[in-house]
This record gives sequence, C-alpha cells and structure tokens, in this order.
Amino acid sequence: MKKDIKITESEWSVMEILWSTDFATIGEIKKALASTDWSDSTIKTLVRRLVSKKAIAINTDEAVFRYYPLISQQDCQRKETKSFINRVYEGSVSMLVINLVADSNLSEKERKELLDLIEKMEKG
Amino acid sequence: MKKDIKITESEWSVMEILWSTDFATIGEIKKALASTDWSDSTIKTLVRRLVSKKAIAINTDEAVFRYYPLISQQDCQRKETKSFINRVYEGSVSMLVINLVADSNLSEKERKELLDLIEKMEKG
DNA sequence: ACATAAAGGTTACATTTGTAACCTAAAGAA
DNA sequence: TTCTTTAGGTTACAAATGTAACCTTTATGT
Repeated sequence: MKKDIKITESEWSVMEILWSTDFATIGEIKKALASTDWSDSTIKTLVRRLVSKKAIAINTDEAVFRYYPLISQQDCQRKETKSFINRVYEGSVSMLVINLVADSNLSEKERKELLDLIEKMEKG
Repeated sequence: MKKDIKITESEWSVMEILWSTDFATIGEIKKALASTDWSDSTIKTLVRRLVSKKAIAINTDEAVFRYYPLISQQDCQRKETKSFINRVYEGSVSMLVINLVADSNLSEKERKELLDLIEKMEKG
C-alpha cells in the first residue's frame, strides 16, 4: 500500500482540507482555500491532479461530486519526513532535533512538550 | 543576509560536498558524486545553477577553479526545516516530533539522545 | 608533437509544477 | 424563462527541475 505518491506544495493545501473534512465538494474546497489567491481553475487543476495520482478519489453518487483522501495524513507526513531528513540532514534525526531545539522559534513551553512526548515513549 | 535561495534536491548533493570540503574543484565534486549516475554535464549544470543563484561562488585564482559555499549548511537546514514544518505539519513542531518518536525507525538509543539534547537546552 | 582527458562554457529538451483560460451543462435567482 | 453561478471537463503556457549533448581550450601521457 506504500505507493510513491508525490504531493506538491500546492497540493498539500488541498489534501489538508480533505483530511480535515474527509468528504468535501469542490465548493467546500474552494471556500476553504478562499484565503489563497488561486483562481477557480487552479483549484480544480490541483484536485484533478490529486485524483490522477490517486491521492484522492471521487464519489459520484450525487450530482455534485465529493472528494475524499485515499492516503492518510500520517502516512504522508511520515514519508515526507523521512525523505526530508535524508535530503536535508543526511539521514540524521539527531541533527534535525538539534536544530529544532536550538531554533529560537521553539518556546520554552514547546520545549517542555517535546520532553514530555519523548519521555512518554520511554517504555515503547 | 537571509536571501530566499531555493536549493533543489539534486543541488543539495552538491552543496553537501562543498560544505564538507569547503573548497573543491569540479574534479573533486565529480569524484564525490561518483556514486550517482549523473553525467559530467549534469554535475556541471548543477554547479552552474548554484553559482547563478549565489549559493556558491568560484575562486579563479588558479587555472582550475575552486568552488565554495556562500551560505552555511545550518542556515539552509533551518530555512528548509521551517518551510517543511509549515508545509507538512501545518507549522506544528510538536506534531513533527510525535511522528519522529512514534516512527519505528527511531531506535531506543536515538530516543535517549533526543531526550538528552532537549534536556540540555533546559536553561537556554 | 599528438591523442586524450578534464575543465570551462553554451545550448537543449522532457517532465513537473504553478497558474489559469475557456467550454458546456446544470442549478438557482428574478 | 432568461440570466448568472457553479460544477465538470479540456487545454494551455511559463518557470523550475532533472538530465545531458556538444564545443573549445588546456594539461598530460607517451
């Protein structure tokens, strides 16, 4: 079930909508993307490409089609994360985390959350 | 000094060589990339594009030019990391870390290392 | 001296990605 | 019923990216 579907940056915006609504019409997708300056056509192109790469599918039971994801957000995130770490950190998770933590954008609160998260994983 | 230089996946391979050798000739770059199946021309194209986007520069003091990075690896990593988290994790560092930790690819040893890293940051 | 290899430089070409126009059919507004 | 909005569908087009051929000059082995 692990296909090598590549989702581009623009397409991620569409996927995020489908992952959160799970079953949206074009109209709903457009509404959710109103903050972008994409034209109607652009959004439809993104949706069409996602369909053709089998990241999403269409339910045509009703007159107005509904779109839904075929791949889970977490699967995509993990795949992206792995290739990101390989590309940017030469495969080293530790180097990534060093930068995450060193980065001033990480607040004390967030840092504590991370500690918690990792600690909780202690016993598996 | 924060330009928005975009380094593509292929170009990263070249940058990594320059970051580690710091001052390499084309010959050295090609040797370091021997494991890839890129042609001579391809490698030169990548180098040329990096020059034109000012990610690297050429020292022409000697007959055989030497290339060196104009941007640091860590700056690039941080910039990439930030945009990665925005794209894939909707800006949430915590979500990223949850996946990092949950991912079976992270060994117990690595997990401990991360804990250490984050703990060390406790006092700033 | 001459053939080869290696480096510098220019041009090319297919695919992917971002972005959109345009046409048609159906559904709602007036 | 006629106009206007939407949705569905097709086609387009420039920029970015991956990948490379080809030409010229220079160093090098023999």
